[in-house]
Amino acid sequence: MELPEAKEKFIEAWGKLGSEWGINRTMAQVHALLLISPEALTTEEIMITLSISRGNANMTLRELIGWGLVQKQHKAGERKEYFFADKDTWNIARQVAKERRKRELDPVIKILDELSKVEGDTTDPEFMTFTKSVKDINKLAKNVDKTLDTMLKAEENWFWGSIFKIFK
Amino acid sequence: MELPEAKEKFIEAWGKLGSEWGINRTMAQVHALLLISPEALTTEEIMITLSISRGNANMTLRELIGWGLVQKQHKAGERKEYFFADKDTWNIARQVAKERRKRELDPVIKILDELSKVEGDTTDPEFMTFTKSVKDINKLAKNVDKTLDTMLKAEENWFWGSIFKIFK
DNA sequence: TTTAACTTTCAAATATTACTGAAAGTTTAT
DNA sequence: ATAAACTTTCAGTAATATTTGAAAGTTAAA
Repeated sequence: MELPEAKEKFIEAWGKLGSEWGINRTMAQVHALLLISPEALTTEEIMITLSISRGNANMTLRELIGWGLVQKQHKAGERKEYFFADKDTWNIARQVAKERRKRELDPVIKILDELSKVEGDTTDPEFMTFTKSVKDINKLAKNVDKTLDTMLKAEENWFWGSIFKIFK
Repeated sequence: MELPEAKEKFIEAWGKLGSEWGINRTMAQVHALLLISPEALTTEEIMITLSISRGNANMTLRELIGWGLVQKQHKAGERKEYFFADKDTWNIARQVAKERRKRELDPVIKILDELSKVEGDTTDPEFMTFTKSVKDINKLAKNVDKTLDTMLKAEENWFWGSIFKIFK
């Protein structure tokens, strides 16, 4: 397999993986493209390479910046904005975990906390099954939350720090 | 908040979380409904409670069974099939991790392995950035894969076993 | 073997999500 | 102040994913 074909496959695979995990395909593809680019790219270059519109490229790049996965770069004497991706896989994983925790896990925990408070007839199986499940899931969610929090600060923690060195 | 309202909210929240993570909303909702049901339910009951069609209910239930999250139950002297969900959160998490690894992580690792083999000019920054990124991601993916594998067998392993007791 | 209860299938309809592109907005150089 | 270079917005369009429902298929009792 030659490099150009390999690049395409990589972008495609990353896009597919993203879409299976609730990240919009194009966003994942732009990210993939930047991951394998030695130089920062312009909106123009991204548009052309991926055959996407200006609007799409722009929105996607802004979102990637919002996720902390991509940064702008300004070249001296140029008006154009250049974009590049952090290439440290560990940082990428951390960023994604951080954002998704904030956007999705935290709101669910808030609801589960509410639902844990519901009171009812403790002899009613309907009620008992409900509270049991809600409380169990709440507990799991909170443990995941706490663990993520620790992981995200792993560098400061001897225990997780040493576990996650394995991943790097 | 009263129980019926709480149930609705739970089903809604679970459905939303599912869809944010690439699991079809209805599937997550049916799962939620079964999670909070003390008794196994029929297709009919599920259809009515969630206002979904027979076809949808049937497909969704089969998929949930495929994920190992739901099981059929046959009641003596009845033709109807009843469905119930495993309510152990740890099992649920394990099943989901297991399925997604098989369906999504494994195929990506296969592609990354292919792409790691691509050869090229080691003085070409395009090539070098490509292989570096692919190899880094491949390494991370494989570590995640290995860790999941170990986790899924956690019960047999003193180290992870003791870590994951915390989650229960 | 017939029938009725029940389950499964799948083409078409609907709903959801993503994308386009032209126009409006912004910034910087002259 | 003007113009050129560039970025952002968003209404309309397109693509994708999900759902419906009626027909076909299956099973078990009589």
